[in-house]
Amino acid sequence: MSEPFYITTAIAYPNGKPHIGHAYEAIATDAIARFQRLNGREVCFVTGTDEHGLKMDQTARGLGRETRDLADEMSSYFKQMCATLDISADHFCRTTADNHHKASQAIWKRLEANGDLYLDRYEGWYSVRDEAYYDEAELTEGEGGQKLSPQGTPVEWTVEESWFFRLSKYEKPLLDYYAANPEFIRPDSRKNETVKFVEGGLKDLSVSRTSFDWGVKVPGSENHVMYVWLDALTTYISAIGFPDDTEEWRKFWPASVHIIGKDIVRFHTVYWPAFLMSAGLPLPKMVFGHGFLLSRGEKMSKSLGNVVDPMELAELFGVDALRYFLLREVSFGQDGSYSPEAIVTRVNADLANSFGNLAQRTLSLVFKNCEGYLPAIHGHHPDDQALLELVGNAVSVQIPTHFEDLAMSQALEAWMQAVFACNAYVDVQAPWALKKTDPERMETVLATLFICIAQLAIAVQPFIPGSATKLLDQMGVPDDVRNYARAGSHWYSPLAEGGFQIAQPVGLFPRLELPAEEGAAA
RNA sequence: GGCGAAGUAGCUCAGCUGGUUAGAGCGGUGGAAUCAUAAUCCAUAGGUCGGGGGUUCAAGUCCCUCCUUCGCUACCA
Repeated sequence: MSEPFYITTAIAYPNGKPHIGHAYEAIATDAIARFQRLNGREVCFVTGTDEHGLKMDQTARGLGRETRDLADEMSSYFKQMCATLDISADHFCRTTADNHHKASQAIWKRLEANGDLYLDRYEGWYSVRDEAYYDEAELTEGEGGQKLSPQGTPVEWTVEESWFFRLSKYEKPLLDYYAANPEFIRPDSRKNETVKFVEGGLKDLSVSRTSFDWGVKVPGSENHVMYVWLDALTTYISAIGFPDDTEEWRKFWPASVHIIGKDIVRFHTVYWPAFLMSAGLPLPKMVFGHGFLLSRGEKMSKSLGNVVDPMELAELFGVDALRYFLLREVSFGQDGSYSPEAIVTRVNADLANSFGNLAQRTLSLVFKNCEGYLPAIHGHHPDDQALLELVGNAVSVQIPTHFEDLAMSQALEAWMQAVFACNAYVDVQAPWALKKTDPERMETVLATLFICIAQLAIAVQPFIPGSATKLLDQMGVPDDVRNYARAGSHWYSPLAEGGFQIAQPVGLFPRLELPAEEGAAA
């Protein structure tokens, strides 16, 4: 029996609508989850929203709304995004849910029972206007020696009662864990940062707040709410049942991998494992920090006006086109650049021209020259064998290997190489010419192509599930062979002999056009 | 300042533990073909692998230094 696979996205903070970064993370995580399912693993895929904390409260107040009400609305946008983008999450979790509060308090009690929590005072330079503490080093001096925050607001020395977590105690255990588990933090650059950070010494962490109440109440200290990260990270275990000893919990914890953005690596590779160690729970096997998407090489920000709405892109170019572009063009773990031109170019070249056209030209020949019946195979030619071998290797060796390494763009590169080989084969064999000279040979060629295209469609399912399924449906490929283990099995002849007939093929990957310019950039 | 990452063909990037003529896609150029979504296939385009120095029989691939860009340097998420 294969090992269960538990994967999560970060739990998004919904103080705004989802942006392209959220979509990217969800899509990448979804592709991995889908791959593992097709790879025969039992998968649990969790995503959701982290709705507590000061910012949500502030945002709501700024809008004159109930915080809970705003959270409901914002969270719904994230859920909607998942539906639109074909994200196959098993659970969409909200930190405001009752079971999550219960889980957060349970883990709190474990930390407390382990002697890692103590009540003290948090002191620092506090800006009332920003509602945030700042480090001495961040401050600037204004007129008359007034200390100012980086935002230019006045700060004053403030003392607040707070619970502290003995993070310092875990410095050594964490470093030992990193050393013993080299795959725990990926990519390596993130691991280096984390190790250096921890080696630099860990201070105890303030894990409760009294300045607002939008959060999980601290057990026994009702005027405190838990530090949002402690609460948010707990989602990864509350999602599958913790603190109850459920079947899902037993099966899926520890997580196989948390997929997160590079900006929150520390929370996942220092705080989270420390909390878990303290709670006596196993640690996730891997934390992967992906890169950011840049708009034409520049950071996206509201002030630059280059923030991209993923829903708009999906609508404009199609869900699968967007998914394909992001997974193909961006090397997972590194920053990537986005632009409408790049999407159009990439998707047209790979999906429309190469793969889509390959399927279309082949299926059209079968439809016209064989009346839609799947042609028989009349003996093996070395060229056929070579192509089948090449495609088979890409589908059952290269793509899975790259996926296991979370190298999705490389998996797609291998996939494209196989697509190129098929198009080259079509041109060399020229089945349209064989129709008159050697009809049997034509049938063998078309059958070979049919098999290859089906395998390629099976392999690409994690990336473009909607289109791949449509194509496989058109081709009559049985459900039980639509996975990596059985893609290369003997299904073609039974399907052909069963009298399956394809309909007039319908193109699945229309060529995209660049949308007309809408207003000049400022 | 400290630590780290990166700088490879016009563009976007591959190049693992050093080893035959430095690779791919897109774009460009020249052919072929016409089944197909004017899609495809073949050939090709002569990049001092950021600058300099060093180690080695041999370096894009290791070491030093300089330049440029970027990330991290804790309690806003």
